[in-house]
Amino acid sequence: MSKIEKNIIDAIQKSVRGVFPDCPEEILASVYLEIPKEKRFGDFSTNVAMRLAREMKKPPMDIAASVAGKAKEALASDDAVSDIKIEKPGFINFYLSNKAVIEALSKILREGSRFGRSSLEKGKKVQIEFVSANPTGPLTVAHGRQAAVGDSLARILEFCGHRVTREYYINDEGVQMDILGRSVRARYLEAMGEKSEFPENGYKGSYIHDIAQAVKGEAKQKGPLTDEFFAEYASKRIMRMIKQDLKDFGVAFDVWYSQKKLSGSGKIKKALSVLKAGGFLYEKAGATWFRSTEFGDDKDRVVIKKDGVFTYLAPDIAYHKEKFEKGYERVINIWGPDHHGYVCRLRAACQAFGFAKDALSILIAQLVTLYRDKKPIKMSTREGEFITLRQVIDEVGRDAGRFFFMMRRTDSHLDFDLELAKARTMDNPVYYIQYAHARISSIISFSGNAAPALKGLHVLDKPEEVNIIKTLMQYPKIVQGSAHNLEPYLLLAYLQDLARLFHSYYDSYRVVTDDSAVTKARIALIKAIKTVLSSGLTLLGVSAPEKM
RNA sequence: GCGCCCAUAGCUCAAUUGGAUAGAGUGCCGGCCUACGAAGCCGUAGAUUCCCUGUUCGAACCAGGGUGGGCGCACCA
Repeated sequence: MSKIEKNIIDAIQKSVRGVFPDCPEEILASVYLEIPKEKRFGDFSTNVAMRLAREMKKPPMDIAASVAGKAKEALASDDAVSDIKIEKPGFINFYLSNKAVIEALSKILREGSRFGRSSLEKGKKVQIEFVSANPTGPLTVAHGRQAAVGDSLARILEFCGHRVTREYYINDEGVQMDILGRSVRARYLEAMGEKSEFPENGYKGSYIHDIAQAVKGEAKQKGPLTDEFFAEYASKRIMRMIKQDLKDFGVAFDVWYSQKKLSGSGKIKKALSVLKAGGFLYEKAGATWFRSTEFGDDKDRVVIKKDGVFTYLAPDIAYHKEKFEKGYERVINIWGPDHHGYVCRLRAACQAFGFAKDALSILIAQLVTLYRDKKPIKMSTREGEFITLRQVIDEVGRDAGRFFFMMRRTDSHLDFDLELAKARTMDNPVYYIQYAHARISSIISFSGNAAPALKGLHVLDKPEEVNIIKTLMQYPKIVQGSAHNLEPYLLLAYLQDLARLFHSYYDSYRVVTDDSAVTKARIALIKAIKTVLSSGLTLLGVSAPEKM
């Protein structure tokens, strides 16, 4: 919250207390400002009057009038606020003075790329786990979306002053690894001209052939060619490929966590024994169950099967217990839609351990449907028919790829039009924003790299100019909102708006003019726009080019 | 059958989490390059917010009931 907003809220609270000494504390404490959709309603608005109406048994407009009157007195000495008005149902609207706007612009210019960053004092230790694809095949577009969202959220949270660890959980043991080993072995035998039977539920993708060929190519094979050997060989090779794909997508992880190591450490048993001690486990029909219904789950869940083997849930319980024990104050998981039903039971486990309920956030990155020629592309992972993240990166590039994956709310379905993403035309929103950035660079160099004015900014008095600066002023709030809601698309939409304002302004006014005072001030203005565009694009992992 | 999610302009989505006249993009139609990048700008048209009922100063948003769609309901991972 900016200093201006703080002063306004203080003034409102003081005024309300002055008019209604017996005003309930909750209403006072929850006073907040919103930014009106329409300019004529001012720059900040409060709805206290309406909320007080019932409590005080008075018409909202009357309350607004008296509170606004007091607030005017309270803010009389504050030259940031030029006017206070009341409006229809009972809104109290505050108008920023030109002085405040100009000061805000010079602040942005002074802070440069630091503008919008939050103070480090309230930073939390955050872990964000995402992608975590099984090492049984290449990353798909679904993983691409998780990668884009996860990495951008990490960047945004860091920008807001948190200490963020990016983690990838490698599911390198269990049934799917056996199948992987058997699949590769079968392809290998085929390649050697020997008879083989491909497993019924095996991985059918062409990459399995490639791996088999690679084994064949490496003459110096050591050890017996068992399923285990093939599984190990293949998963290592696939992990290398996954890491390369992520790197090319601009995503870097701090921790690669192996489930195999977790299993070997005995932590799973330990975690279960803690649950048992808490009375959350019981035996039934030869299996061990976790009493997840106690925390709102539909039914209890098996953690140890009749045959003594852990279910998938067991290591995950231990894994999450460890996350919190490592001191993370906030744990964020990004999962695919197929894990949707799994959220409840994992939350239950975390609660059973006594971890704070809201410390764990699980985001479901919904399905991505790729479109080509306006038609959806059908995909089947099992049949090995799918478009990989690699193909998307190669086809549309990293910038468009990341951008498109974040265009919608994370938990809503996403249509990804491949042709549009790679189109270098005006309907492509990525280029629209990048173009604004490049265009500004071009103007600045056209001006002979004129130094931006730090004084004399008051000549920026056109409504469009004032509007742009006010939009720039919102940037810190937008980033914080994006972090708070864990939604990169909020930032993305904001950048689109800002780019639109710039393009429109560019068309109506010349930046470089004969009047050097005006030129300098306008250069300052577009430089500030450039700063924010570049900052925002960086948070999204999209480049901000000087030229295109 | 039980549980979760969704329904807003022709299409894809917003709407500051209960706020003011429901907004963008795209598509359609029309206009703007002999001054800073036309990858751009401006304009017209397009909505019973799926349907009832309720809650209150105020509902696209909350509650109840319908209708239509998606997903989950494993001692698989």
